[in-house]
Amino acid sequence: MKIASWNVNSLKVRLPHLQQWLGEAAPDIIALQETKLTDDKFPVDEIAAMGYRVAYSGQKTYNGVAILARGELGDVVTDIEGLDDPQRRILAATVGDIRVINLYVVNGKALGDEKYAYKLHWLAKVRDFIAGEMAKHPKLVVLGDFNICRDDRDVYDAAAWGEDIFCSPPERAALQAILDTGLHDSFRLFSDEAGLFSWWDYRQAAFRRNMGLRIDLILISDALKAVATSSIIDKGPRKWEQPSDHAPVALELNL
DNA sequence: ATGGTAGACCTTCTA
Repeated sequence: MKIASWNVNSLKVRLPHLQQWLGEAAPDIIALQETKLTDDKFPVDEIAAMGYRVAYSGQKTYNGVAILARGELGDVVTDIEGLDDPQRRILAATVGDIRVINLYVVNGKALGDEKYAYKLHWLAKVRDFIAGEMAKHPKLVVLGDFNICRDDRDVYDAAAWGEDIFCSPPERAALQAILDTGLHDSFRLFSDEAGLFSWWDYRQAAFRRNMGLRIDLILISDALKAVATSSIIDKGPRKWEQPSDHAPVALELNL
């Protein structure tokens, strides 16, 4: 069983890359972020032709999340208690006995910005939702673009970045509160190395210089940790023509 | 201090 996540930065532009990667990586489940498509424009037929069923929650221009799966998607949730939010950033679905929560966490822009306050409020409400899901589903995976670096190993120049956006103590505390519901950062079960990133800015040749961040995470409950066999970042697609600024991340389970 | 690039929209916003 392979479960993946990828911020595609426009599914319209990146559909060929998604098709390519599905063909070579063959995940059983993949969560997508920043589809940037209204639901009427979602490429359902192209996805079905690849052998996947799909749930999606999109909007015009910004945000948008989707879950593709080999199996049936049940109990789909797009809105959570306490968050009356037109921004399409949350999608939960059940595949077999695995509960999947796909998140496109608010960027936050800068400390002190109103978007930063929205980010922290959003994260608090999402934590409460996850805690409720954890109580119902032993096999829980929470994955997506978190727009937070857990610790300094996840930042290309941590000293220069300091406690700026993505690394501020309140953001890190909010991520820790999500982990404290009973989740594990699957990537760190297999590597404690610094400098392994999932996102590189399009500017300043950042990818070539490995000036990146690890902000795309796959968090798993105890029951899934017990059967996890690998958790990787696939930098391959970031080298392709006209790439997303994010690389896909993938978890393998002995299921 | 600012800009660099990319995507989508409508020439600016978001990342």
